[in-house]
Amino acid sequence: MTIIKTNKPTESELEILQVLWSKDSATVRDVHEVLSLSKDSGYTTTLKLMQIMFEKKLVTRDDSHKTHIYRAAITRSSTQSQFLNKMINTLFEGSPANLVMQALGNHNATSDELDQIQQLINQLKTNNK
Amino acid sequence: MTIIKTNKPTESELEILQVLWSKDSATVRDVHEVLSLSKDSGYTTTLKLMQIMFEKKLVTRDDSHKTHIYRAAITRSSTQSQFLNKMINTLFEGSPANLVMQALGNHNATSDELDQIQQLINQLKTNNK
DNA sequence: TGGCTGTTACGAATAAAATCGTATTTTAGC
DNA sequence: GCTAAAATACGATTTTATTCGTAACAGCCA
Repeated sequence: MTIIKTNKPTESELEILQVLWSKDSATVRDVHEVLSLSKDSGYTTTLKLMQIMFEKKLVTRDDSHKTHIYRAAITRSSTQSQFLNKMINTLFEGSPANLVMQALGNHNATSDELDQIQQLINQLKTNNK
Repeated sequence: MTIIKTNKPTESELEILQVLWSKDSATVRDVHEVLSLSKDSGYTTTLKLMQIMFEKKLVTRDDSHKTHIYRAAITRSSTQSQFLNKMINTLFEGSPANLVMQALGNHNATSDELDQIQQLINQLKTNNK
């Protein structure tokens, strides 16, 4: 049996992943430019983080050109799952339903979104039967 | 306008808060005993953390007795909100509905729970109108 | 009283994450 | 080939979180 070490991304690493997910692929400068809008750390900081992420295999890179091109190596959805799980356990007594209800109650979703969710629930219910 | 500095609890602080929420009030030893079941750090570590949390006003304490009695100073539900918000922004493109759907899709809720959620949705829909 | 037990206080060590400064490398343009 | 511009590499520092060792204190009771 192989042990899968799921490197949970740190806070800053998540910020970088977000950019990568939204752009599919990007250079360090691309990423840094986006991050600059909301925080003020230097270019080499972003670079260093992305190098670390490469070592951790959170991203891949194409270094056949002068300027390396990065891509996320983990999917948004698997990362979402990973964090949701963690959160459900540490904050919602292990109950996904608790989390859903709190999320629905506190943040206003549009009618359309509610419809969508309702549809999903119906689907899940039929599958359960 | 007053600036409210919402001290976001750290990972270890969350673990302690969980115990406090479940017991209403507890001594350091109480908390430590519970934590020992799942991790192996020393008593003084738990003590120190709880002292720091007291300074940060994450907990209150009654020190009129020799042994101090601690209580959570923030509610479970406000903490849940705080973390949900953060997560929705950093991982779900700002869409609570995205989070809900991912949570429902990946973790199996019971039929009863689904019913409950559905009820909540209906309620929200009526309120929206 | 004096000593044992269980507690808090608190500084310091360690670990983990984020930041930066500086050296080196690459390559396009002259 | 040389140089300037822009990139990477990487060690060192800073910051934040976690952990622990040791001192000091309070209360009990023989």
